[in-house]
Amino acid sequence: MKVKEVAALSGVSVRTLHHYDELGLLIPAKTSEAGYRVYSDENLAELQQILFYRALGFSLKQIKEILTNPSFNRLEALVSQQQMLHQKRCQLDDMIRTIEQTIKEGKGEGTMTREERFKGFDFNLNPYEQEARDRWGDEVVDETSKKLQQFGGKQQEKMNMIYRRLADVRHLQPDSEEAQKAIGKWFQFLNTIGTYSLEAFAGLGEMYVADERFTTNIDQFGGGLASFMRNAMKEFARRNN
Amino acid sequence: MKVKEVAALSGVSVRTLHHYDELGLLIPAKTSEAGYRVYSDENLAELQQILFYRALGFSLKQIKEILTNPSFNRLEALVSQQQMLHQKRCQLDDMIRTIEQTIKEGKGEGTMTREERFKGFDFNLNPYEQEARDRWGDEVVDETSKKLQQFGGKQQEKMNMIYRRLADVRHLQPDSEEAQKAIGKWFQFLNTIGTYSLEAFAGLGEMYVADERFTTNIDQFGGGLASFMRNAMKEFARRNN
DNA sequence: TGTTGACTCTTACGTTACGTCAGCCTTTAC
DNA sequence: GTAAAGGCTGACGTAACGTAAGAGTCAACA
Repeated sequence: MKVKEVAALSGVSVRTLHHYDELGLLIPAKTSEAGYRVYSDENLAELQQILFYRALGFSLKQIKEILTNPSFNRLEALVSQQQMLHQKRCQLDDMIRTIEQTIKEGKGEGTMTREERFKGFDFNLNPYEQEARDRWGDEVVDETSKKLQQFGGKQQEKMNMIYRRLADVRHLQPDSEEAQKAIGKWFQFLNTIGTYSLEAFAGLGEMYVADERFTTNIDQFGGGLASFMRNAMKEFARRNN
Repeated sequence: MKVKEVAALSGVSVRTLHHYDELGLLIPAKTSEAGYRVYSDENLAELQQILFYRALGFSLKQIKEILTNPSFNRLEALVSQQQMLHQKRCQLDDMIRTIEQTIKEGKGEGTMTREERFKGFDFNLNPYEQEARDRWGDEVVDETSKKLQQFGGKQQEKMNMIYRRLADVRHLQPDSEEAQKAIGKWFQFLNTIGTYSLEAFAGLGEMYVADERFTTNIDQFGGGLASFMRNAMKEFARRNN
């Protein structure tokens, strides 16, 4: 199969296939005398995988790592892929609902308050209300939201400061004194706006790397921060238990 | 307020504020003697708006039009954006089913055909789809709603039975005999309450995923059913044409 | 009053995932 | 044999910023 055929079958452009070849992400099984790319059936399966992860928002670089990793288990991957798809779907549903709300309110021209407008979208104020709700119950989250709203900008600034400090030390070992001190501030901060057990704290850390939204949001302060925080939070929970 | 402060408050980076200034998307109310950007409270409100639309997936160019052009129809933009999101969700549903199928078939990777592999991954909008939506959308919806309201409990029950049967087979390929037989019943049923051309039938299928009222209603019988029906109806129309 | 450190500015190149020509070579069909 | 269709390699364009570099500004502290 040559480029055009693969393109038509998979729905991607010929340019995209060229691109993936350049990146070494999908190298055609053969090359004809004239230099034409010739794809095999196995290539097609690879492409399918690539498109899976692409649709989930992974970068091509990440996809390459995932797929070339020898410990990559296909069946296992499929199951986790499905979970991720469901998450994505929930996100989309949120967005759709918010637009619907906006359209409804839009007839009344700006009757939405600032908080309402950002419900489900402000990843900084209380980014993951829904997840938190699932994990720790409505009471805790409501408390948290309330308190965050009460203090507003000041809390936000404080939060950002802590993030920045963490970003500064993110290249140290997560169990170093420096790192543990910084992550301790985070624990303290969270407990000023709600009550977090060490267990919940560690669980939250897991989410920082499990949920793409957490990761990207946190990593804004520095690449790899989310992952670092997860490790540091786990260690913090272990130590202080 | 200067850049840093606004950045901390809103959660965006300083560079982003610079960028928005360059684009003319968010121009600070004042500029100090030294050339510092000074943002007003109103600027903050604007920024909120910008971030809101950004979170909905609009491009900065679109956002600028929406916010600066008073004659621009926001409602229209929101609706079309919502349709886009619905389509995305529909694709996700397809992918979820494809994965389910793949997992079920276990190691039997070879049992999937080439076309099956890529079901749900077609990111190219079929121009015919849009045409169908435009041509049949409103008309079909209005007609259907009217007639659905007219008939009573017995037909309602019959309808539900068909839905349940469809839900049972929704994990099969939409072009399988089983699925086509079930969707055929649906076509028959619809024609007991009105006259539907194959074209209108396919158009109605599009509405199942484009209009959330349809989607949520149908999906009550099983997640992803609306999306499945859309595909099956499309295939049915193709076959019997 | 000088100096330091935190902030700010502009300029400009880097990044991601391709789109879109341009110029030229192969293959296929009539 | 010739033209259409398809393929190849550059190479520049794009969106939405990230990331320095080099330099000016502001507030506070000595």
